[in-house]
Amino acid sequence: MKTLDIAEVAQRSGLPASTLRFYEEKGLIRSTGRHGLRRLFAESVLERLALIALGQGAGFTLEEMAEMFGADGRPAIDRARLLEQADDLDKRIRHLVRMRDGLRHVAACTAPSHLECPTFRRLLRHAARPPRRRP
Amino acid sequence: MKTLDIAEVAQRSGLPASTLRFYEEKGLIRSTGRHGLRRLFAESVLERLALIALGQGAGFTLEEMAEMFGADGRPAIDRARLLEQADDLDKRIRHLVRMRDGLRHVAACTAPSHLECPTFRRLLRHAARPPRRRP
DNA sequence: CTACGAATTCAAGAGCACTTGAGGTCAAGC
DNA sequence: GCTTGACCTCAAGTGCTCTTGAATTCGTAG
Repeated sequence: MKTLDIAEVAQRSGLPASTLRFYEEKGLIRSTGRHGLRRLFAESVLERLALIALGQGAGFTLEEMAEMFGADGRPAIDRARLLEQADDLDKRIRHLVRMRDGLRHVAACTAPSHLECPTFRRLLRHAARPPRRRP
Repeated sequence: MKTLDIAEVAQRSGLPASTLRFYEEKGLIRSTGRHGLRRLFAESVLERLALIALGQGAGFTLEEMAEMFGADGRPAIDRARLLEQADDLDKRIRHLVRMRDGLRHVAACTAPSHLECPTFRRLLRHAARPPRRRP
């Protein structure tokens, strides 16, 4: 099986080598061996990295992801957890959509001050603070 | 004009007093005076706080917002900047939608391993890492 | 065989958004 | 008047995700 050195993984994933080392330390990825000092990675690490990016976007912390594809190897993802997270994403999406529309309106609005624009004021009432990163 | 003490602002905004003090220090809000030691706030601070929450959700940092409604008083929001940010939001929304759909699919998918599911693999290819919090 | 440059380790630092703790003060209620 | 408790200040700490720097090792080209 083809192995990649860290520079190649970095180049193909777009992540700096320091991040890759950091991820390995956190247990998010694994190198398959060494050539001298140098880490060797299986090509599949690229998929793993894509998965991590996906998870990050979905709001998982690195630690949570480390647990998910934890001790074993293949990601043992809890389906209920995924659905929960999908619902969460739905909320975030709706929130962002309101904000985007709000921003566009405000940019176009001719009211003397944003605070005097009724649309803007309505927007503000809906502007709940963004979901804190899991407290 | 009615003034609020920090506890009331905290209660009505849902933010802890420590955060309000922190925001004041950052120049995001202002107290109108003191009663002894205690800060007094105009009711309008609640609108400002909603605006801040909005901005956070839209991806502005606290510092950027402090600049926006900077020295002066009323928010001097740059309309071009808003549109730019709205476009950015659009991207983020599309990204999140893909991820949400992906999560739902994976949760329902019966492929032996997620990595063997073609839909999942397609998803991974689209899972760019989430836009870094303005570097 | 030597020199170069890329990779390694480990510790520390960075940026953001807050929170916490220690120690002090003051308005209000009794 | 005195206690109480909310509020104050200031410094430091937290959590997350990385990045940076110094000192070192090693494979490869020449």
